[in-house]
Amino acid sequence: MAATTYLPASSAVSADLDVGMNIVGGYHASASPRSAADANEMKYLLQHHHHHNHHMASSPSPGGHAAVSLSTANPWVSLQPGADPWVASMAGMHHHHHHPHQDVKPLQQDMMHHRQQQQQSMGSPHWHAPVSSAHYNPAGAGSPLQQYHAAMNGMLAHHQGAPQLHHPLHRDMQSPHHPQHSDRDVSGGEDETHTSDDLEAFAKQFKQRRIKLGFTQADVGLALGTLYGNVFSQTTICRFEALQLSFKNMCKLKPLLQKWLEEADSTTGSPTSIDKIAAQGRKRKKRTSIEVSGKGALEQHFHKQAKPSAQEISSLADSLQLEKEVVRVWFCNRRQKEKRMTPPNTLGNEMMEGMPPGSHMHPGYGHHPDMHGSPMGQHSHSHSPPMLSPQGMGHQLTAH
DNA sequence: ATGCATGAGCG
DNA sequence: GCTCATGCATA
Repeated sequence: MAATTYLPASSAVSADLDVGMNIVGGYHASASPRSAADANEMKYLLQHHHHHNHHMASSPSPGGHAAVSLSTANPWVSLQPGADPWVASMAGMHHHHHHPHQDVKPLQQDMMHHRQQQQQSMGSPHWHAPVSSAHYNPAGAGSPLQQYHAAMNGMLAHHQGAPQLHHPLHRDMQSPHHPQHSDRDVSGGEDETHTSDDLEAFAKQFKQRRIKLGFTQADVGLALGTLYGNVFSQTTICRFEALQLSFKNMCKLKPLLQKWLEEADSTTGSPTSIDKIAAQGRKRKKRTSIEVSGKGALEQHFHKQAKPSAQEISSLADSLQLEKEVVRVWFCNRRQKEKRMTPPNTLGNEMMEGMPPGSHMHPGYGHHPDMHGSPMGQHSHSHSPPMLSPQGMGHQLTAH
């Protein structure tokens, strides 16, 4: 049965342990998937004063020596469980009231106010509220950076007010067919006007160097937050490297990652102390595991109707014994995937094995499922994202 | 690495 | 309600 269960935050611990022990192929970052995750907790649970634009000249260092010079007073250590706005929110089930707040930067410390209520279109969710969650640091595995700071966690660089998001996106040319770039090398590309080609190359190099330096995707995500104020999760870094983000999104992230990369490989001395404090306990609806049969049915319907009406969703959900929301979300995610689908598999998508520069192959899926007068919100361009996916990660261990 | 989920912003 | 950016939890 497609069980929609709810998990206590504490169960995450066991999951972590589980994950942190196996997985040996291609991705050695399995030891610290929590670092980023935990760090993110703060955005929901705490707040702190402003600090002027002052960025620590700290840089990550795998085998780094101690050069700790970050603030030691963090408000999080004194945070007590139970003070979670979410918990309070659902315990009392008070009605919400928040004004539409224009905020394009989800992360960072702008959580001066918590407007967390999951009651929007859901009928009546009721995942419980765990109020305790003791995280411990299984240091001794993972990136060198993680080990190093495991013992002295609890220091976060206080940065704030840094205007870090400058992505005007003043170009709408990303035709993979003719990247009319005069002369720019992908290594030192500081230009903000890149093509999918640039992004692809950058992502590739980024990944290689990142690994070479001994950092995990999670490390990078944290470092970005510590250095520039934008915290990202392992997931995002992963998707960036795999070119699984929208063109626009890639463009936005590239500068940050590029800066980190420069810092990271040029500075081999001062470590960036990034670590997290134990999460206080989050309660998110547990990932619903849709069984294969269910997925099959959904896939089938998706091909017939990618955008089913509420009514269709209802009946579909009913026949599959799934919540309506689950089905709705499934379709949303499916559509998103379809859009950025960078051929995850090695299907009949042959790469250019020796293509002369200038030649390009376009995504094998040169079709846009929904291109009917829909309000294409933020897309500057009017066609599918030219994201490619050579994914030739043939230098590291082959993962499953 | 990826599946399901949350939330902002937009009609 | 949808899209889009993003991430927790999980395989």
